[in-house]
Amino acid sequence: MKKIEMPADYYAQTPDANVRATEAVMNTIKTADLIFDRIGRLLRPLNVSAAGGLVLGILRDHGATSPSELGQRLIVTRATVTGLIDSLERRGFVRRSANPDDRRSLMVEITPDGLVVLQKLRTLVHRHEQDWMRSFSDAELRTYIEMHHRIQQTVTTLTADVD
Amino acid sequence: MKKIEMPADYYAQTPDANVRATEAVMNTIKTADLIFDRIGRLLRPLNVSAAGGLVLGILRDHGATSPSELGQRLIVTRATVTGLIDSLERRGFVRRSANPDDRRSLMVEITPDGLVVLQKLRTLVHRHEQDWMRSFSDAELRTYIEMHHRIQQTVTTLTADVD
DNA sequence: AGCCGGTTATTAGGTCCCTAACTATATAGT
DNA sequence: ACTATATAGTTAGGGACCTAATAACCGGCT
Repeated sequence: MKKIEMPADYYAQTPDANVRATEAVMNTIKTADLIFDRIGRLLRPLNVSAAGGLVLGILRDHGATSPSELGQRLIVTRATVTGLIDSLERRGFVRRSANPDDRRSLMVEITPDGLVVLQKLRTLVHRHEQDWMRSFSDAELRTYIEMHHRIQQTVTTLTADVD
Repeated sequence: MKKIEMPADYYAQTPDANVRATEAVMNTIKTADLIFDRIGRLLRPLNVSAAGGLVLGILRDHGATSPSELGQRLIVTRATVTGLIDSLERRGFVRRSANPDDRRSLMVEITPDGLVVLQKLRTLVHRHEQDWMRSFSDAELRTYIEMHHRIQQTVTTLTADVD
């Protein structure tokens, strides 16, 4: 694995950079990329995308949900949710139905087929997650997770306006 | 980069999961996604995508580079690199030229216009990186970076076959 | 009752990324 | 030298994501 490194003259070009902050950010993105890629490969045989799997999980864990709420939970736009639901509905994993209380809105439900695929998907992914993190002690995992919470908190607080 | 969020009761029906490994993985992706989104917003006024900015950075720091090598550094396929280079070339930020040693291969170079935009881009992004990581001490940053190196190492070793 | 700002879902058009298949070139084995 | 295999880049087609615009609907205010 090629680690991300700063070139020797980095400071010359960007004297205001904090090299370690930059490396932290770059490595976060690189690690996430790597893992996301592996999850995608695991899920392809199940005929479901990573995003689709998350939708199924939300529907199973929280029951019928509107596209708007799905968007908020996934942190994607409603337009993206429309596409995801289209795709899952085509495969028969979810179902749209009207919301009698608000005619602008829909409710999306998971189907029996969706439940089957979700169960397979979670079993598969969880097994690999444990492998990927196996060099971490439980205490390190806790620290690592807490650090991410701290970054997420900082980033969202700093840019509360854009959300 | 896709958008992912961890539902609060994700494990309600998957008791076999190692909750902490799962949370570590999901939070890595969520943090990266959050940061990637913010970088994208910063860069839009400069008429460059986040991926395009990474390409420009590699070209400046390592000199002329083949599309294949760019793909390895960015962890994307050669086909994706073709599209990125097309897009950057249209804007005049990079240039393709032949490789005399291997006629299958190309070299991609950054142009003076590309250097200008890269300079602006890095100044902008580095300022924000420091803000995003400001709750971390220098020692914590070092730990955080080392942890990412360890995960990258584990994941690539476990799946050396797929690369 | 009627208007109007806010919300719901969708569509259109664009970017980034993927896989699979293709062409051209390089290299290794016989 | 010849053939088989591998590699470089591109193309074609598809998925997930975005923004902006649209149509339908909700609720509050006059």
